[in-house]
Amino acid sequence: MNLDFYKKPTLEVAESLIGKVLVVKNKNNVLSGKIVETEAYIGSNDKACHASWRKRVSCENLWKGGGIIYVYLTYGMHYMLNIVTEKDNFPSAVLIRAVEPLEGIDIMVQNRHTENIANLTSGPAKLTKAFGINKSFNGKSLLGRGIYVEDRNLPVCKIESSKRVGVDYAEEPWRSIEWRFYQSNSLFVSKRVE
DNA sequence: TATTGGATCGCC
DNA sequence: GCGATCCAATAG
Repeated sequence: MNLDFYKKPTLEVAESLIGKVLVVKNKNNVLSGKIVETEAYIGSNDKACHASWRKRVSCENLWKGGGIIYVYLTYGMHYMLNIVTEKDNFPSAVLIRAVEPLEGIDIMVQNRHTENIANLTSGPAKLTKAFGINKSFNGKSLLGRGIYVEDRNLPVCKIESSKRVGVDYAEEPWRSIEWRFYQSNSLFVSKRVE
């Protein structure tokens, strides 16, 4: 995907990322997966978006404009992968919540310490562990060779939406706004639907 | 310096 | 259902 793709409105990016392929390359391996679940976090008014929290050094990348990665640690042990969107100085991002493994499945099995394929990448923390994504990816460009998204024209049956997961602490309307998108027939969409 | 709150997962 | 586990923003 080129820079224009990421500079678009966040909801548009979140929905059009469904069916695209996330690719991570390191020294010897290529890991890839079809994106089947995303969530949009938009602006400093969105009470679930980190940009609305009091200033934190760790989320400064949200302001740097579309086309880069924002990675953070939550619950003391889980990395979350976000794709920053829109223009510079407008804090917004799309959280990648689930993918379907395509290439490098043997590596993912090692990283996740499980043989259960359906459990490899079916959640935001699971996929970062499977792909080996950690804090060193924070701020990286999606236009380079290490990590990027490409369109392989994979079929997407139907895209559904729902409220976002794990943001019950936020005020209305941010708590229940339907900014989560997922491919309805995918086995890899994380559970916890209403 | 101490407290606390998370965009979760996996095992009980 | 609940414990694991840690960073950094707050309060004191």
